[in-house]
Amino acid sequence: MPELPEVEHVVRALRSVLGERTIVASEIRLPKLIAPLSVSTFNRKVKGRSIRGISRRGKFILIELASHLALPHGRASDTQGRGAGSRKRDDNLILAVHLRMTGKFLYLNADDELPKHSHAIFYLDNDRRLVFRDQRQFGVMKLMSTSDLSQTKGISELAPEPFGDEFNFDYFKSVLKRSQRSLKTLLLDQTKVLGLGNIYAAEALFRARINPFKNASQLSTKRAARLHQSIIEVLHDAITDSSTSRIDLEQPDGFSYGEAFERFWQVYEREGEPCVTCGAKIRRATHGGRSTYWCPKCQRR
DNA sequence: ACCCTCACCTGCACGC
DNA sequence: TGCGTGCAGGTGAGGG
Repeated sequence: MPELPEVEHVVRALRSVLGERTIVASEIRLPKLIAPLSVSTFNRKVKGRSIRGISRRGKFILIELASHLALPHGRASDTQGRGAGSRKRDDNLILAVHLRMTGKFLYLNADDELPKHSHAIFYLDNDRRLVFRDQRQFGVMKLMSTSDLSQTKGISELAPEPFGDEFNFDYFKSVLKRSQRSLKTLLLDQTKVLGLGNIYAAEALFRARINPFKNASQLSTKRAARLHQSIIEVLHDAITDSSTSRIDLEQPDGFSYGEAFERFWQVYEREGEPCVTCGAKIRRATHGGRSTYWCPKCQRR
């Protein structure tokens, strides 16, 4: 489900409730979620750590967990006594979470019923629980020391953040020039362009009035500039759009995407509907195993 | 290095 | 009603 704008809002929602909380204990019901760590190792490493910060890299949610030694002295000395070898003294941990298609975080009271597909439960020091729920079980959690983040496979290869200076036109042009793939496929490659998924890739191409099937290396400079701008804008607008930000960690579904959210989409899931610009019927085709939508008139080849 | 296909899962909407 | 099929917003492994 989530692309960068939704992940950004999950991060903000988590930040608002997890501020200075401490994880008292955790429970993993789906071991592959945290592989290759074992459940017992994961639980042991996480236990007693306070949440120091929550951020985002691409579509990864990064939850920073403070070193045990930062805790009040009673527990700190306990850690030192046994764990000198098994735990790095000075390292904070990062819990990197990818929601993939259906991952969601819930913030529940102690007596709330756990919904189906609750795979990880973090018991907090305010008697509430942070629950990771994921119907399709594609989501992943990687626990690592902070210093390992930049070398972690799946994260180190990510393209620059779309709102940062590094994602400038020169970078984008060089990515286009080297690729023989279609633009639609290229825009979904997180190692080239970060943050788009199937929806916003289609929306960015529509805004730029460029055909999704066009070969990336053959895009004119003028069109490339339009596409570069559209990518940044569509992500920015989706974050700003009130409907995207309607993410409620207390709802069983975590997000309440309603009609308001879908109104943001101009081509996605609008096959047969009139283009908002020219009135032509929006088309859909399967491309690389995924649906893509475009206006045949505004986005000619 | 690049690019493609398939695999990972559950659930839902559809046609028969 | 049930059953089979295709589809779902993401990525990674493994092949060419």
